[in-house]
Amino acid sequence: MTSTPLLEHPFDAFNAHCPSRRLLDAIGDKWTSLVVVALGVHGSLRYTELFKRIDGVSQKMLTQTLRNLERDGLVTRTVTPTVPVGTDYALTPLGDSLLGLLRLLKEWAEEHMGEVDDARAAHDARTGG
Amino acid sequence: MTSTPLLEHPFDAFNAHCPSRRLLDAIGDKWTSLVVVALGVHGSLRYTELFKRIDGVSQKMLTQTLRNLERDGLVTRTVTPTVPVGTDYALTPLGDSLLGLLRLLKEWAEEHMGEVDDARAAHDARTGG
DNA sequence: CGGGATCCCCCGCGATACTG
DNA sequence: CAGTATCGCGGGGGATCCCG
Repeated sequence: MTSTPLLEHPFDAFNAHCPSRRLLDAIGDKWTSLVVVALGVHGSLRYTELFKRIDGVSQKMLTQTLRNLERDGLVTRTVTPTVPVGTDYALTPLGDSLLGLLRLLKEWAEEHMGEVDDARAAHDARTGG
Repeated sequence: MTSTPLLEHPFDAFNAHCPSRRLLDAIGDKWTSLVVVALGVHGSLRYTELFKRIDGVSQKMLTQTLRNLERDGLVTRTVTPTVPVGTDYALTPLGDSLLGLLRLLKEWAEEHMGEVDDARAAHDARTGG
């Protein structure tokens, strides 16, 4: 009772075996952020629409990413039993709570790309030249 | 001039060949966020200190992560030529501009771990049981 | 259309040993 | 102390085929 503040949650991603480490990994996954941001922009998307928008993803990885997101409660999967089948994906409130962060992350990467390129050029000039 | 807003930067991570895609990948890297957040918390850290704080990382991956961050201009590497050698790592202003986001991401993972666990349990009960 | 199943290759990554 | 070099494997992930 000497040093346990009540408001502190018990998770710490610095600890290898903390579940939040796995969650952090999942978020950082190559395709996760793009899928979430895409769904955030368009509200709800068909499988094929996602596939077209996220350039370079394979069907396997898109499906796998969506399954993980669904399992973690970040996206919903709604199947419309028409012929042929239609499937819509959308963010849950939980997924929506993450959207802002991932969108900022994507925007940060795009905004600071120039500075990073400069740093790389300077570093490569120092090292390789 | 019909559809080229001046304020829009030319990068788009949805495009597979856009450099910002690679940057986004780098940020999402398994160890990057933890390294940046650790440096943000402590200001400046020795290699060994980082190694101890980031549980589960191997020497190889820590070094590799630090080299990439240095190359991208996000961290500085300062060698003190004592015997034995001492090396300090710290965030650059650019790295510092990313720190807030990554810290929020880590905190999001820790705060919402419970909800994600619930979603997983519910999903697994539906699927597996 | 929206996937699941399978095959297979590549390389990310850990473990270990060595160096300035 | 702060790395580099090398080896070896496990699985991530693409390609392909098939199915409801």
